[in-house]
Amino acid sequence: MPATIREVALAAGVSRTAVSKVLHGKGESVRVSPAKAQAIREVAEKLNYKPNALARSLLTGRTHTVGLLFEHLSNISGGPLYYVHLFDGVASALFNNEYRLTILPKLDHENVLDTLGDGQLEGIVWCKLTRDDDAIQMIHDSPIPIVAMNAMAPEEPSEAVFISCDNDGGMDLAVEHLWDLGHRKFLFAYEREERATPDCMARVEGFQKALAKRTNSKYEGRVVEWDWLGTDFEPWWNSSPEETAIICWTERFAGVMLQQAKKLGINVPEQLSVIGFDSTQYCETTSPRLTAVRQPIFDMARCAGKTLLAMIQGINPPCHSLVFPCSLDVRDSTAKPLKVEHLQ
Amino acid sequence: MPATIREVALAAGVSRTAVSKVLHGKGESVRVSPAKAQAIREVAEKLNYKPNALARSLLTGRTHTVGLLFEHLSNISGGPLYYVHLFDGVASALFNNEYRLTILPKLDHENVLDTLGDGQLEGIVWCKLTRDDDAIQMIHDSPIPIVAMNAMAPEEPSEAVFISCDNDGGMDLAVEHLWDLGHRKFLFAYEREERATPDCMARVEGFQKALAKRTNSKYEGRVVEWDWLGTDFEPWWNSSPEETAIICWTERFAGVMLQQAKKLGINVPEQLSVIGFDSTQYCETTSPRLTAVRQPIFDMARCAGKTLLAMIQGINPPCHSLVFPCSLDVRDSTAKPLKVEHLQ
DNA sequence: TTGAAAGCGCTAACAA
DNA sequence: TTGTTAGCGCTTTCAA
Repeated sequence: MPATIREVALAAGVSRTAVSKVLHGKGESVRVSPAKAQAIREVAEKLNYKPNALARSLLTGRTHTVGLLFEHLSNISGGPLYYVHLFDGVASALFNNEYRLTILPKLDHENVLDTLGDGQLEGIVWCKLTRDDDAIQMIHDSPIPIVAMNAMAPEEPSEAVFISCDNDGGMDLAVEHLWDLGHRKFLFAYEREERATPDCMARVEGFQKALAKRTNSKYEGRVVEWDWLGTDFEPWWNSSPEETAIICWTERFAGVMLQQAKKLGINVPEQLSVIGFDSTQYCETTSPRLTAVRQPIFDMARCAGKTLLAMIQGINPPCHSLVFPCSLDVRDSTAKPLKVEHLQ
Repeated sequence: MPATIREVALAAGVSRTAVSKVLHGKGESVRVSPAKAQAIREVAEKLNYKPNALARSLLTGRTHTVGLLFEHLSNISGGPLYYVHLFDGVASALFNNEYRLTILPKLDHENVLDTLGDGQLEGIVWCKLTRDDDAIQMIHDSPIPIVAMNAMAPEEPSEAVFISCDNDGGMDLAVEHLWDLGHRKFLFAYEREERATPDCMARVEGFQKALAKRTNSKYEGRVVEWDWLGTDFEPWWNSSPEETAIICWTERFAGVMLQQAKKLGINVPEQLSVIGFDSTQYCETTSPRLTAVRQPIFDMARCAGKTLLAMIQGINPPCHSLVFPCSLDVRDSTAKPLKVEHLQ
């Protein structure tokens, strides 16, 4: 175990104060003679002195550590690459500033406030924060600044900063693309388990708005809540649906649909167009390659990190809700529908 | 800011000891009456008391936090998926045990020991630790247990546990595959910047051994050190080399070679076979899909996490060097060579 | 120029 | 059954 400051002081025949001053340059009111300073440095080296960060933090109240919290984090590499880019962006903002990043284990809603208040973290990036009263209360009670990623800002102004992508705009791009190809009947599918996810809700809304806009509110598409294995796909297809295109709430879920289609011998995109949300490398690996909406996750995450750092320094963020625009990556899973109808 | 234990004690009219006992169940010698216990709990709730983890850690010497250190960590999502699987594996071992994972910023060799000794980390997973005397010394001096990932164990027994994949075996699989296809002349390429990486050195050796074994040491292949952009590829190809296959030290570097080949109008695999190391989803995205050696990164990392946890609990690891076997994923970047020679 | 003393918030002997 | 006391290792005011 490394030596303590007391041991160094003892061995060098000086006070702990002097050691602290010489080794860490703190304590402005303390002046130490060059000879003593030199002696202190030598003893510290010989005794293998390492300042204890815990003790220092306890005193100063600063830990140079920021937390990263996921609403669900099971298995990053198996999930959408979303997580990877997210992590990367946050890290890039922090590491340049000598901050550490701590990934927090399971999120027990009971205990979050305990964690936020335990003195270890100076701030937190909270991903996929749900928009319930619970969460709002928690933000209000948090003793440290919070940046929420992929979460909708609440109606009332809140202390936290909310960063998300423009789900409405993204959905509009997806619908526009399909519309231009000639599609008129659309299905939006999401996973039952993800119903309460802010992004999921926002995308459902965006989907409906995008259609309402084009049909004078006459048609808002069909929204379904399927299980994540996609077992609901087959009965839907067998019911001879009028829909000619599916928009899925994530890349990964779209991938499941493509597999279902393949299993049933359905040709994508000839017989059915499929679009996902989150355009990442994964979309290149599906067969056919997946057309998808791209959100700038890395930039969003980097911004989250920088904003949090600023808040920690006591700088008031200029704005409490940041929305990043989306774009569309057209690949091979979308095409003209077989039967082209016209609604109007 | 949350209230302190002293404030709670004061408000409840009891000692701090009693509060600690009731709220955290510590201090066996202390017995508290139900009435007082109830009162303490109420006051704590009302005052919004949160135990300060820093103070507790300072006293107990435990932080429930483990560090993750990368020799080079620039940009995870841009790099090989290696990092993702690694992170995932370590996290899966820790989170089940209520441990936190802290990603450390830049690795300044000067300061590593300071970080290891500052009391914040109970142990560390160190990736791609190089095998120089510096590192060995550092391991020896470390006040906390270390598990080194993708690093070769030093000759002399060391306190740390070393976990790596069987690079020799992996290289042998790659060479065997090409050999069986009829290839007899091979190039092994790695990035200049990665020369000192343990895995890189091990793969070079493995490559040479695999060939020596098949040619009675008459031929050990050609090893080249190219820049990471692959600009050395063109001059090599223009020199009409005898080699008919390239083995690259990573998937990503193999991807660069595929792009170079495409640029020059070379048909892979007809005119040239290419193999990478690390078979991940990335290999599905290249054109053609990349044949690659697979190392079980997730399992290795999970094992690293579990081993570290055991060491922290004072359990002596049964073994100080663990080597995981590799396998080969044959995809579309390898085929019979145009000209089939026979050496023997 | 120097160091004593107080205290960050907590736990655990030890007395009472 | 209770509370007092003595620290964990560090920084910083304040007095000498």
